[in-house]
Amino acid sequence: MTIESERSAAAKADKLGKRDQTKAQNRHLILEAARRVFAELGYGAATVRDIIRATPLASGTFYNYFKSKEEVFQAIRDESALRIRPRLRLERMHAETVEAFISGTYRTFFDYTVEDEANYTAIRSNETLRVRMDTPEILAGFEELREDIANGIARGVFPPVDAEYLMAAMVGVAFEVSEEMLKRQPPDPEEATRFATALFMGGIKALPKKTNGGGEA
Amino acid sequence: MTIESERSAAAKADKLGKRDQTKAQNRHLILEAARRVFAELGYGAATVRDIIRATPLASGTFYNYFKSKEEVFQAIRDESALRIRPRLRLERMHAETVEAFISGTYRTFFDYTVEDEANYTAIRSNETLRVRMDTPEILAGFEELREDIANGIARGVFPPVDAEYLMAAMVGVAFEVSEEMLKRQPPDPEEATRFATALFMGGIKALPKKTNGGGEA
Amino acid sequence: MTIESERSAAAKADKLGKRDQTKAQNRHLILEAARRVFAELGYGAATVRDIIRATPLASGTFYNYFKSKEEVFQAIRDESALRIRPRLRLERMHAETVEAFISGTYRTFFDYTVEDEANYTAIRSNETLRVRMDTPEILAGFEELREDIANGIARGVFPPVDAEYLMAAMVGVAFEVSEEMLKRQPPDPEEATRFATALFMGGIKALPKKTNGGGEA
Amino acid sequence: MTIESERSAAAKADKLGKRDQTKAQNRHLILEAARRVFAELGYGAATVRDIIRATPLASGTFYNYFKSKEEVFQAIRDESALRIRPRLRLERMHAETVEAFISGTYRTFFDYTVEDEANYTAIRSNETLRVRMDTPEILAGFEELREDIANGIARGVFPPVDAEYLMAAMVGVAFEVSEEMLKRQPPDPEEATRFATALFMGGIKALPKKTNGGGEA
DNA sequence: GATGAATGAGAATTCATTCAT
DNA sequence: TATGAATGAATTCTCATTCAT
Repeated sequence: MTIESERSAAAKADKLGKRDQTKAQNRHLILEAARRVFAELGYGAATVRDIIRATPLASGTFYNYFKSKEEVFQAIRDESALRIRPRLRLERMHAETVEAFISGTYRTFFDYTVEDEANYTAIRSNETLRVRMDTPEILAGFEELREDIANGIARGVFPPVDAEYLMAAMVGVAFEVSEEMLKRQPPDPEEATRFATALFMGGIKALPKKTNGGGEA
Repeated sequence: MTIESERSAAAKADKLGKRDQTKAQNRHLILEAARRVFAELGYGAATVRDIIRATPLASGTFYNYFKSKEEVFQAIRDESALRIRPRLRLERMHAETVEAFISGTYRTFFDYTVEDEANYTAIRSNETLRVRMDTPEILAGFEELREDIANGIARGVFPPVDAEYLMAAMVGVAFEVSEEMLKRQPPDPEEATRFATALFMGGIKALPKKTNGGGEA
Repeated sequence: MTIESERSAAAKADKLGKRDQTKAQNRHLILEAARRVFAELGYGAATVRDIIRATPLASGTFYNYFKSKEEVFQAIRDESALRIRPRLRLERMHAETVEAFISGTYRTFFDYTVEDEANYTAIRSNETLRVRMDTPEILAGFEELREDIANGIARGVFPPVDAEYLMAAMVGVAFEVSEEMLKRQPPDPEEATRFATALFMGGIKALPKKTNGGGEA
Repeated sequence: MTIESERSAAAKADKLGKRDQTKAQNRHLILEAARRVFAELGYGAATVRDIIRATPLASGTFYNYFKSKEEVFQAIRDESALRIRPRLRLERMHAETVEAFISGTYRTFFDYTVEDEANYTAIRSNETLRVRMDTPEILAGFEELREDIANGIARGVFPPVDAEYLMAAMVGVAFEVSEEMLKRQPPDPEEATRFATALFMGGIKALPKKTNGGGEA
């Protein structure tokens, strides 16, 4: 038995061989760094170098884990199913009423932005330019919100409104109101939720109905 | 009078000499190219080189007009904001009812984004990541909306709601719904206006009231 | 008679036609700017652009007067025969004794550096790097000093020492002592002159003599 | 022991692994190239590109070693100053007489500049303009000379002259005479030393004396 | 696998110079 | 003759990626 195969055997003997442990850890390091970098610079402007620099690892190591910036981005997107989005989804899946659906969504979102203020306020006031960048997680979250609304309509919880427009409206309100909320000290997610929920609860009733084929009721 | 002096006289008579004409044209060329490039690659990924390449001009010429990518971007946004802000204000100034205020605002905005689609698509980059950047001009537009709402409240046209949050909500809905609208072919600003107006008309009634000191009525 | 020739005639009629006056003035503007720029950045690092920028003139105008940076440099060199150097030369030409020669040279030089401190202390402490650059005038001045020393030796005012080395030594002392002098507040050119003169008066006597053919006495 | 582990062991045993060797070599290549380029074009006119081109390396490699032209320059000068300063100090420490102090200093300096001609010619650029730049290392060398002179005065070896001015004068003579010396083929450091020593030996005697409070004796 | 130096393509910016006005 | 915008070559520097160790 060669040293090489001995080592392998030893590795396999461990619950999680030291090698695999390091591997998992390095992968994690890179993903975390990428998240920070994307949030700060935006996906387009971020470079692999930036990600590596935000890591204790050497440049070559990056390529043992990912082929490119694009690939890390995908990985974040995939992994992010484990972060804020499930909270939101869970909330909505259990919602029996429209109000629960909406207030649950907003409460979770506003709480999240308060917790995560530093990261979320990805509004780098580059002197005069206010910049907002949507991170991979958030983009994925939008799509899920649309699906959930469509689903709610199908389940009869929601009236048959224009799901895309409603999603867009909810997203827009989420972003802008959360930013406004963060300007108030201390930020009050409950108040913001009350506002957004009331707006939509009142609004949805008034919204033009959409029968499946398209005409309005 | 010699030919020489005739020419000089003629030149002075023109609103714009040939030189100024070329200047204006080149500036325009660059702005147009930048719009296209930002739309295609997204702001972050776009490079000054990309913009120049989308132009018949030489590389150095870019720098006779703008100092950086950021500066072109601001110029694009400001140009756009400068065109729409007066229209929006006018519309709102003449609004006698909440409904006129809201539907006027949205109709004007959605019509404008259809007209000016290139600009509003530019904000949304490649599929992977959305970026929105607000220049001082755009922020000023937000502020105007807030003022107009506050004014409406003072005049008793609007119920006494949270003007900042309402402004934020209207802005968020405007941006997000207009983007959704532009995805539909052909874009239908009337439909979008109906949607947004109904949402707010219904919503505002349900909004928590704000008496001056703060408690809700 | 065309307008063109009329104009020429008019120009000639003036003592110094307006045209020529402007020409002379512009030339002067450029030369002055170049002097400042060379002193600040050094000849090598200076660019034509830098010179133009230090001028109220347009870039194209530069080329009506000079073909290149090199040509301005030559012009400065030529013109600079009119500045500090003649003072030094005059001083030395009239020197009847070695002492008069030396103290006159130093006094004039130290006075000049005090007067012209801002410009002369072309020691831009770029953070850590002390930089000294010799302007065209100064380089020309060195050569004249060497000539004057050689001349003094020929006239028997100076003992037959190594003129190149003596020139070098005088130049080195001039630069370094003047810099030291400027560090003292207030700078005392008289004290510095006393020091340098004493050093050379004592030193020259002790210097190895050089007979014409080369051997030492 | 496998081949792999043998190699590792061997690598660690070496003073310098192959990598460090290449690194040292590349650094050297760049420094040498820079010396040549500065000598040919002068510091101001030289570009980083010029330095890279004078090297077999790729452009990016330069920046692995130095941040800028200035940094290479400092490295060159510091390297040089670092080598000569201890020699000069040693020489002066052992000097029992003024003459030994002065001639030792100059002999050491002139010998060194002949050895290290490349460096000392590098300071003097193209025919048109001279530049001298003193790095902190070089300035430290000046300061050491000042200290040694002050010390000599305290020990009574030197008469009580103005130590700063004397230091400045010695430095100026060293640089200028050494340059003159290098122009002569072959350079004769002995002759240059004889000249400089005689100058100062004669000169110091004649120098104004400085009693502690300031008046001359 | 991890490392980090080398590579050269490419980005941002400046330059000297020309030339229409 | 003065002007100043246009030009594209040249410069500085960064980047993604490779590969010997």
